[in-house]
Amino acid sequence: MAFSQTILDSSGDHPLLDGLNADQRAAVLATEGAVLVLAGAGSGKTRVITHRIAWLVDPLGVPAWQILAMTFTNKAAREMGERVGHAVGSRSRDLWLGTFHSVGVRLLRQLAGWAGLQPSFSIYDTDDQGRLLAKICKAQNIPESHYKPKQFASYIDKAKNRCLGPDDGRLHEAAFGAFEKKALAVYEHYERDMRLANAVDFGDLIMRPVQVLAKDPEVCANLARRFRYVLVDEFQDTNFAQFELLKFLTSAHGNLCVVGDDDQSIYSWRGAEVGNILSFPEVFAPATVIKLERNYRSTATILKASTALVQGNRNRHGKVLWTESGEGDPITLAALPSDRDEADWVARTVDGMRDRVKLSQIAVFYRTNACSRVLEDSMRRFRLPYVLLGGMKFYERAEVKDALAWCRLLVNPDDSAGFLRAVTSPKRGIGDTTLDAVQAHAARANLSAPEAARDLLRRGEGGRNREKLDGFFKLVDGMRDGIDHLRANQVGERVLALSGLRKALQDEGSPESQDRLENLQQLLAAMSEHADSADEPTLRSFLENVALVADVDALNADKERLALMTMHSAKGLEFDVTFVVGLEEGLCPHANVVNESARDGRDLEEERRLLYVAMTRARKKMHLSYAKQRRRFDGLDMPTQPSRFLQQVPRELVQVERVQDWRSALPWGAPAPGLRSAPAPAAVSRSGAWSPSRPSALPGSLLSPHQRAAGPGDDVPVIDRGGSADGFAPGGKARHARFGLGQVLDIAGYGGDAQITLNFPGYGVKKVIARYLSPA
DNA sequence: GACGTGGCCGTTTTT
DNA sequence: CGGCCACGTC
Repeated sequence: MAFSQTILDSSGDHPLLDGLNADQRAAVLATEGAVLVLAGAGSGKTRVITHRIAWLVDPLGVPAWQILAMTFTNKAAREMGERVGHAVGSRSRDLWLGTFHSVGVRLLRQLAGWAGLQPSFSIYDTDDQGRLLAKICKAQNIPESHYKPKQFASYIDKAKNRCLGPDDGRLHEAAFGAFEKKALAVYEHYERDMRLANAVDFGDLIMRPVQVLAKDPEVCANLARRFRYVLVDEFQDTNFAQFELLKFLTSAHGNLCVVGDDDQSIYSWRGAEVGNILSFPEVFAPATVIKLERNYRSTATILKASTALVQGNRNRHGKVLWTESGEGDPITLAALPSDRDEADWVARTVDGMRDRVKLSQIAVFYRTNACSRVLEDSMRRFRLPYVLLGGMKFYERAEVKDALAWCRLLVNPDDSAGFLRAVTSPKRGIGDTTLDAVQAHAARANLSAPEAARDLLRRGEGGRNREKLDGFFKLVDGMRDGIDHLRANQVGERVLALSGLRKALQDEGSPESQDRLENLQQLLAAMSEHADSADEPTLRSFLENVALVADVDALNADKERLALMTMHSAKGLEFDVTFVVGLEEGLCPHANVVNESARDGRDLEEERRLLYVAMTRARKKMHLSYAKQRRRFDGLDMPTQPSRFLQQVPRELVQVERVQDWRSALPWGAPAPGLRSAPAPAAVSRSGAWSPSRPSALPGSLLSPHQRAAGPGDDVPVIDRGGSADGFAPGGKARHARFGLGQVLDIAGYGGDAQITLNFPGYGVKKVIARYLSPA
């Protein structure tokens, strides 16, 4: 601190401090010791962190490699890296900057020996974990009717978040219930198999380094000396294990700066402890506490509404956010007859502002992923380009996972999950019988699945599938040759070509297989990009990153598309215009959480914070909406009540739009008699608030919702159907290499990419891409 | 061993 | 309604 002061005194000011307010400056300058920055939404948090890092590097002259900065998303890490790079140039490359999990991988790679792992260990994702647990359940004769693998996954996750390994006495003491007893047994079995497969899961990435550091003071001291300055973003989301890691890493000097906002704590369900941020000043006493309360993002209206909402919570530090921005537009609150009308309303409103607002500056937030489908439908019908965050992630697609399974097996010969997947994709005549035998042998001989398979072959016991299995391993071993000296994409290309994955898809020739081939091509592109930009161009390095990418990272502001995402994904982002939809009881707050007595109402408070996070994303204009009727997953339309949270939004900030039956629908109830300043009745907006630019694309139901009869005729298709493409016509014939001659039933799309539905005698109805067909 | 069909189950949020 | 899994058939 004295050092900073000197620099300030001599130069008077510094470009890095330009444009920072007094609190922000204080946060940048308090470099030594423990610092807690309570940063309200939109208070310039990222700016403070990046300037602080830059300040450490230059003028303070701290070598970049002595600085460790951790975030929760790759996107935040990347943004931070870019902004620091802007300030200090190439020196930023030496920073240790990444997500908790990526830093965990790096640490664990170095500590592998201490943790009893080979450095080539694999990272099992939730899917691999689930499969393994299902296998264990079967082996332990646990009927899935009673406990589901998912429950065990959650148990294990929770244990690891608290750094409790399966041998931990505290876990055994707590195992009195039937479930806990079973879960603990499953956990033990699970860890055994993970070790054999030389694999770790997400929880291990934090817990294992912590265990090593706790056990070995010397290793800990070395590491703590290496990182002289540690920074953490979104500190309110850290769990116990992460907090432990921080304590060890800073044990030599205590230079720990954490930035967070208790009002934005929305991850308690996955182990985040708000207590970490609340107790920080005591745990790291004496700590400097700095509050950033000036909001630079939103209009006064949006800020007031958000603040009013979150003030409904009792458990909070209590900041008072303020802004010098003007009032701006009122908040729009729309009540729509149904979820479909709501989605159409969003689409239409977006469509109506396209000439004024860039699509990339618009986002729609909802509580559950399931809400996205109806929105997607509307976006498609209105021909609005969109990105969907969440949902099926690229790296979760079957074909991508198949290719990655091969890659993992190349890098880590013990990767059981990778082996079990690769050996059956593409199909090579090896099935459950063989693999059951392999796994039985693996369990007996304490081997990973692939090693067990090799062992069976060596003993001449491969059964009928000896040769197939043998061929598989020859293929794998051949591919493995020299992979450490090749670029990731070169190995990837080798995998696609030699595994038969590409050929299998090419032979299929369906529209889906075409998509899948493109996904594989995209995978190669991602590998190539990684090889160009990462420290290490190898496949191993690529796989490390792949396991840790989330979908938000794909959000690309360059593309002119609006974004659809859950409220959780919204954290850390900002947009000019936002829509927060589905504000209904049971959805937001969610039905599983509305019980106020549960956990002292803390769950309910988290729901409120979640909405607060969503609301504080908007810079200029916010739309809130709810549907009076929502279709459940079983297809039934259920009546709904407006969210209780809407009552906490001051009505003078809100303009009600397009409400059918507005007296009963308003969350505040019927207006007081004679109240002239009540929001405009719905009729006003109904009559002409919209002038549809593309009437043909608009379903008439928006104007008269009750005329809509749900049914197949409801959809206005985007793709023109019934035309001919490349000489094919419905009713005509076409030839396919595998299926032979077939009758064309339907054509969708144009040119070589057209999707043609045909009936092949003996094969049935298939969808095929035009370019895979030849004229009859 | 591969592939097809039928039953069942589910949706809170994810690094 | 739709996706996944278990079971049955070829």
